[in-house]
Amino acid sequence: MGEREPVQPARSEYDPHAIEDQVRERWEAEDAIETVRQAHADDPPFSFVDGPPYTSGHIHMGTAWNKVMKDLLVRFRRMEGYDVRDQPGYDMHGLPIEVKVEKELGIADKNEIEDYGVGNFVDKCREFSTGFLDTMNDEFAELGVWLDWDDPYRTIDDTYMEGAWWAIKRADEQDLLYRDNRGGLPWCPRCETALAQAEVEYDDRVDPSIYVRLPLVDDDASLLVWTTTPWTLPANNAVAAHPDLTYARVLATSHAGDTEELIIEETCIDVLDQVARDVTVMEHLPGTELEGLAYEHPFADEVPYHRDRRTENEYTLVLGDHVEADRTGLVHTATGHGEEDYEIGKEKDIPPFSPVGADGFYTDQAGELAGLRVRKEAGEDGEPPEDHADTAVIERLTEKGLLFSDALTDHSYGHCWRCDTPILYRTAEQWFLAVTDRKQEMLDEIDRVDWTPEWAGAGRQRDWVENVRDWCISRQRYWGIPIPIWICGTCEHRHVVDSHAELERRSGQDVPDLHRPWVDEVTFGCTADGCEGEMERVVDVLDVWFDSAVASWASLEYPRSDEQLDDWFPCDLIIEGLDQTRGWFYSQLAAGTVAMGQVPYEEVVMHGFVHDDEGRPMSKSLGNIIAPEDVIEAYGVDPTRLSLLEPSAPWNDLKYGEETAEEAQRTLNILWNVHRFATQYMAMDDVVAQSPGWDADPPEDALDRWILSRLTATVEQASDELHAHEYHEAARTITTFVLEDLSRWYVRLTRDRAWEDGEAQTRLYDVLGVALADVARLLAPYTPHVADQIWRDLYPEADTVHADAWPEPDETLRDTELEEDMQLVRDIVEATSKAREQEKLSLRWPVPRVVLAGPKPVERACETLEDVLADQCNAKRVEYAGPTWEELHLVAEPVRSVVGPEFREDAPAVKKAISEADAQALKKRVDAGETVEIDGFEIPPEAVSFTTEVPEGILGADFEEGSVFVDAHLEPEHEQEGLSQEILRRIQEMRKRQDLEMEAVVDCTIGLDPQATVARAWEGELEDLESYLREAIEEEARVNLSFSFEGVSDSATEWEITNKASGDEETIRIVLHGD
RNA sequence: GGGCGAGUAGCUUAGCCAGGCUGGAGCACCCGGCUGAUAACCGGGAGGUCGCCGGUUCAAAUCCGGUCUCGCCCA
Repeated sequence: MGEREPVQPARSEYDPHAIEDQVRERWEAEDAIETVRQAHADDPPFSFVDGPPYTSGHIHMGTAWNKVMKDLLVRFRRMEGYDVRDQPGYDMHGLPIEVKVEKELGIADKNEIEDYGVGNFVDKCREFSTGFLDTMNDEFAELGVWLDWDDPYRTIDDTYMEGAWWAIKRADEQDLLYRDNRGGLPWCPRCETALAQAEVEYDDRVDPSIYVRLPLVDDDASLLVWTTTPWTLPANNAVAAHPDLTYARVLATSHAGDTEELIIEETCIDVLDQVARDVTVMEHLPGTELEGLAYEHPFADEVPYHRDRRTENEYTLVLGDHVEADRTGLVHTATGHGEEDYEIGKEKDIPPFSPVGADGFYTDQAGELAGLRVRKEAGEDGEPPEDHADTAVIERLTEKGLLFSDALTDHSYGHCWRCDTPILYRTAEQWFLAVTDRKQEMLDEIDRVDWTPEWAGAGRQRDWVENVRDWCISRQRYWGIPIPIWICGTCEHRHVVDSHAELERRSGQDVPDLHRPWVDEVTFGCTADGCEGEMERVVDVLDVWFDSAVASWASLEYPRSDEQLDDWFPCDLIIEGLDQTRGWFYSQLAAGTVAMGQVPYEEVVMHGFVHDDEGRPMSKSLGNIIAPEDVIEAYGVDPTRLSLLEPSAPWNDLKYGEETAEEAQRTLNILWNVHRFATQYMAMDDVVAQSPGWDADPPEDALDRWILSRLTATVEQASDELHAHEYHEAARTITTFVLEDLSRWYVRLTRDRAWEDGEAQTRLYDVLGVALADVARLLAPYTPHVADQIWRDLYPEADTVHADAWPEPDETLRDTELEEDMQLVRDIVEATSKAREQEKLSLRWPVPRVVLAGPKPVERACETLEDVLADQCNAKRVEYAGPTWEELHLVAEPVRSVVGPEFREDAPAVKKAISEADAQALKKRVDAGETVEIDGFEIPPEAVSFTTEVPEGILGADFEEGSVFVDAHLEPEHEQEGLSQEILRRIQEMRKRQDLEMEAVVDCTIGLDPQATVARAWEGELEDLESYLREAIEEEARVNLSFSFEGVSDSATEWEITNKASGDEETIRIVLHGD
């Protein structure tokens, strides 16, 4: 800090927008971000990596929450003294963007893209994603998020894409890269590409539910199978049963009236009740006995493929552990159309068969059925459409008498994550990473990572990886990182290229752009020994999940340059939503394990989703979306941020309504009022604020010591909570300090000191300054604008608060005993106002004494903080009476349930006797367990109970640890003081209404009726009254008083005042002669 | 159907892992107060089957089993 400047008065009210605009202008003018970076340039590195959002739309509440948490951590870690990596990132390739661009261009399928020109299409995609990058940059910056918006990592840059190429190369080197003609791949027939499991989303929909009879060869019985995808039946090539289940041969009559002999799992026979009648069990068979039974293919006539049997197990019953006793316990199997089907086919040597093309129509292989539509469109639901293969299949099955039952069912079914088209499973040649080979290593790596909450790792992430399957990394699309695999047309040798440079070197040509279609044209001579062939690139692009998977090194431009890797890899922390268990947490784990031999992050914070105030996901269809910009516009950025961070734990879902921001704004408003109060007076006195942190001995005054102790505790606790990623708890800790301790107690009790010149005032300024400075530092990560403004008002010459250090708790300032005492005092003061309320005896009226009863700690609090107590209770004296107060009247009461049965007709007399007895004496004997004789009655101890009665004129109330008694016997001196306070308060009210300058001294005339009670309070001695009021009021209200007993001008304001001592109402007229 | 989480006042939530005094707050509501921080603020009151059922225990919001609802993920 340079020359120290005096405190600036804060603006008079908390106007978030005005403050935020002002702060931002200053940030820009002085390049505050750079100042902050420089301040920590030599600190130890803290490597944070931003999980890149897709550049396919505007930010929403969820992404806003995500970035605000990240910003919180980045700012906090910096203040703690780290050189924090603050590069944001964007995920800019992939289907999400392709689909949007297709929509923009009015393109419906891949053919139209080819017609439009792949180069043109890719250019449009690039334009689209860079456009949204700019938009999102602005929107994030609008939230006050300080990441390096000028230099985000972009997955579309050469240096970045090389990071992915290199990872594929590393996989190849370890024999983890393979190509497979796999059945049962999730496939989007609209996008015409394979999808990863992670790209399939599930939703409820209505589909056919049919039971089909497959007649056995050389047996009268049929296997009964069930399916919701009739269109897969022409591809059927086996039926599966479980070896350990028991099956039954039954006779059943369908609703159509056909009686059939069926084979079905025995516990599934109930299912037949819904689709058949007259079910008779003929025989039980273990699953193993069914093995090898051959059946007649239902579509052998239509599909020529099925006329020959290629392997022994085709068209027979096979045994598999994946079968469940569900539906019929026999599973229709098409090895080309389902993942489990494919697996069992591989095991039993049944080749995958899939007569379905990339576009979701039957191919010529489907014979008579060729050309029929297999795919359904997004939203198509219920009864299969006329032109759909399901309709044709059901028709033909009916004709053949094989359809046993036909209905619809509601079930969850996968669809494409981007275009909502229901997926289908088909066979296609794809590239895979054999990550299952590395499963154990990945599980071990999960254990090394520090997960918040713990179950994010030990529960969810572990579960996901336990079920991991090889990663299908190829996509038949355009806008993505091209797969860096080149294959020789002659010898089929493959070569993985790991950099732009290698490609240019091998091909001997300039490669202007690594994207399709330009890279597709690049060929080079075969790298296999002795082969003269030419190598061409595999036409696919990489799964876009692979793009972000490599972020931890690709964003460092590794391996093209290894300058940054040492400092920043692996990264220390990532913070993402709970959906990333299957997404970025996993993809980084897999890619990192393969390419780097380790998980690329050390610590993970997993956060929830933002839901609406009813706990439902925000969505367009529900119409319940709250846009961050709208909340910001209504309440400001700081309240918006606080409303995201304070209400609930990061790992829980956040129920968000706009009131949340309103509440946050109110909190900040109170903070601002404290700040305004402090700086206003400090500025008036040209005070130069003390440097942050209390560097002297603890102050003498108990209140000062107390607030510094509370401040220290707050710093400690908030720091611990932030380290534990309990952002909500830390926020509450800080705001509670501001509201409860600083505003509602410290300022309330010390306000008067601002008017006193001298030591007390100086100390108030010092303490307030230190407290506010630390609050500014604590809130800086949460509400960066208002925190900085508070800081700058205190230290006009200083750098931004964000360049300053996180406060360090000073243990010598901690005094827990004092904190406990003060808590008691606060409880007592609250109880006192509760007691006063009984008689509407307002706090302005002093009382002669307040008596406290309670255990020892109450006595201690009463002693150490007597002044505070007396002041806040407005009592002339505060007494501690011990555990109980002896002035209370003890009253003996008969216990009716005992006295009644015991004394019968004498009961009324006994009750009377007990009530009128000397309670004190009686209690002693009853406590001793004695039977007492009164008026000739032998009264057992259990017949008597005791209560206390507060004496006349005393107001009692309880607090947690004891009781408080307010003595409301007002003497003339109290009356006089109370009345002058009433008058004083009216004058102040008038000053305010007339908008007088705070320090202006004005004339004031008070009109009194000489016979009125106000005058009588001074026993008619008007001179005493005058001099008393002058003393009590003139200085404090800054007026020159004069009195009139003959009435005052018509401009006088009339006030009704209640004399609490006499109970009389009085009218007082006051004139303030302001200019 | 499976895994992980959540369910506490009208709303948002603390407490649950290490069971124990009348289950704490904030918002909204009702009543009152304060008044040079002031279109703020403070106090009091009312409001709870701790999702539901069962078990363990002297004692359960807390531990155990089951169940329902919601979210995420998987099938």
